[in-house]
Amino acid sequence: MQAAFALYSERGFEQTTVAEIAKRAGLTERTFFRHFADKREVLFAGADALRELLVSTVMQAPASTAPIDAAAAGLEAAGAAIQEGGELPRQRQAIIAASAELRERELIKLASLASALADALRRRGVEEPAASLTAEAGIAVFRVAFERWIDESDQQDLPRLIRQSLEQLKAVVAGV
Amino acid sequence: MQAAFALYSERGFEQTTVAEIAKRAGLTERTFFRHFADKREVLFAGADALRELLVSTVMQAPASTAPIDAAAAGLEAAGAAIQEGGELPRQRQAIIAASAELRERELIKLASLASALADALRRRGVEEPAASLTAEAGIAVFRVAFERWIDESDQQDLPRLIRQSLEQLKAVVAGV
DNA sequence: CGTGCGATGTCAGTTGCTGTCATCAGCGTA
DNA sequence: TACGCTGATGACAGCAACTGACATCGCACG
Repeated sequence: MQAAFALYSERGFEQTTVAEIAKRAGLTERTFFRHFADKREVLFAGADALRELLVSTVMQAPASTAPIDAAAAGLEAAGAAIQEGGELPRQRQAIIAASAELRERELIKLASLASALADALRRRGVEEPAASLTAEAGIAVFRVAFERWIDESDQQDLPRLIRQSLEQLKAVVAGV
Repeated sequence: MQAAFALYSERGFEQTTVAEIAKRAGLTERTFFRHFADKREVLFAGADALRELLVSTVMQAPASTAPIDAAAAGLEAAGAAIQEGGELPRQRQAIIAASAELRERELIKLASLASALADALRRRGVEEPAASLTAEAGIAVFRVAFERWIDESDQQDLPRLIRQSLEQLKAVVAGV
């Protein structure tokens, strides 16, 4: 992982071969593919943990909490966790932004997050299509907030940006 | 395109090689790659036209129309166009649903649609982050509606499903 | 001191994709 | 009619991502 991150940063994702990563890590190419399904997956190793955090936070919200607010609570928890990573998430995002292939992979990870979120909401008793719509809207909020967080030079608080984005979504959807 | 559709349907996307497609079409593999950037792109050839329709419909909405309703108008137009395709969109979607690689590609096409939509809204004078949020929410509505349209055995009207999904999003975001 | 077992190395092979050069058909022009 | 241009295609070599199969090795456990 360290070797891959370093090389992707130095010369870009498409320009680095798996052979180079393996060599830098002192391993074989074959061994790389035993740990990561493909060349991109290295950058998304922590995605599962994030999804579990999201889901468990949603499930722990009081039963009286509205679906959209339960979703928001989960997303804020995920945002807080990301923020713990220091400069690494920003470096990671810079690598991803530079490659169309990696952006594709990121989108499917976000979609998987959305479906896990919809699932959690359904287990809270939310019906379809409300569960899916809430989940998709939640991920949209997260995405916009995250992008702002990345772009902000001043170190804004990510959970706070998520809350702000949700408020703006409420206004915008209401037809303002 | 016809050869690719047929083979993807018959034996699945991953199981068909470009050489087979080329042979079926009476062409060379090299020629295939001159027309399509990669093996997946065959299935997304019409995406540009759809985006143009979306954007132009959004831009043509009266200036007094709220951003979310302008977006909805564009999405309904796109939905109507898709519906014109008869059984082809359903066949296409069956192929895509069966392959993780293709789902990735579909997501990035939807993301590109979202960014084009946000762009159109900004040109209508909508500020950030409202434009991005409206666009993302609009695409979420579209996605949920489209999925329902695919699943429905009774031939539901896609633009109508989009309108319904938007109404449900409004309710859900308001905290119901 | 064996004996499994999980992680790694080795090697050969397939497939997606690209660069390069040759060929060929149509089409306008001297 | 002959010439030259252009755009589409074929032919071929090559790289890199991945995969399957088998061998090896270190290490815990009995």
